[in-house]
Amino acid sequence: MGAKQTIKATEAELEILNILWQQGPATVKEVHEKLALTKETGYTTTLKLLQNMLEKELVSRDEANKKHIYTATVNKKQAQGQMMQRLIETMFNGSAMELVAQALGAHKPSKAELDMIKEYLDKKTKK
Amino acid sequence: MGAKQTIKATEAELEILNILWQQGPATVKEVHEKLALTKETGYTTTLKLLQNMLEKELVSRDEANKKHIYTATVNKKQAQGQMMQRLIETMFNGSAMELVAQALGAHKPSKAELDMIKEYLDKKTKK
DNA sequence: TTTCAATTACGATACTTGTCGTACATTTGA
DNA sequence: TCAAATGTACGACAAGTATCGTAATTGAAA
Repeated sequence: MGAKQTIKATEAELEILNILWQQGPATVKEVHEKLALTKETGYTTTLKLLQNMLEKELVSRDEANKKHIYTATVNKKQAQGQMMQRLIETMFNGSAMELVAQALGAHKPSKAELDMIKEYLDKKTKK
Repeated sequence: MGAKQTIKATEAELEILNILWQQGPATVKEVHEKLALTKETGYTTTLKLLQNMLEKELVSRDEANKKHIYTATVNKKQAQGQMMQRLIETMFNGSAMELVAQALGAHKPSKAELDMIKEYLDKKTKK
């Protein structure tokens, strides 16, 4: 799988990818309806966006039927990883530590959440 | 101070902000030189970028002298916080935990780094 | 088969970004 | 004083994005 390419999606495209990641393969109509829940946008706009994304190979589509079915070609984990990496590099001097501190500060995590993170780290460091 | 606005900087603008955050107030020339270390770009491009950023109020400038001096108006911590928040919301289902896990996974932090994080969390949870 | 509703295709437009070339202004040192 | 040198201002342009109107297509109902 040609998974090595750099994922570069715009904000709008990311919204669509999230929908596809969540729902799995979907028609334009389905994507549009989901999108319309949080955003005012026209049907053809969504369609065009999807077509653009096809062009960029962010999605693939099955044209067997009249209703084309779109599928995300990029993997969510992979996309998350790249966004993290980019963010760490450009905003946190390349230090995951700085990012984590900021993440916790910005997000005001619950004690439970903090404990989970600690536990996670324990496992990680012991190994 | 009108710090409540949403910071929305492009990639190139972020690079410049980082320079200003690091160096403090600087002239176009200074910014450009720093920028040129990692990126091939013309002087007027940097100038224009800075002017655009002034327009958007991402920076302010002191025009007292011939060499204008630009200063970041947005705070680094605040910008980091917003980017984190946005990322957590759009890509990590609103969970800081998920992001942290991903960050560490993507970044392959050193043991030292992990220890620092743990120490940080210890302090945080005890308080 | 004809018609209609649902879909996709396509083109136009308005914005934003990043890039520069070139003009204009100001300082300065010969 | 006046020509370089050093800056800033400004307009133009190409690329990419988001948006939408309208045309073309097609499957299915009547």
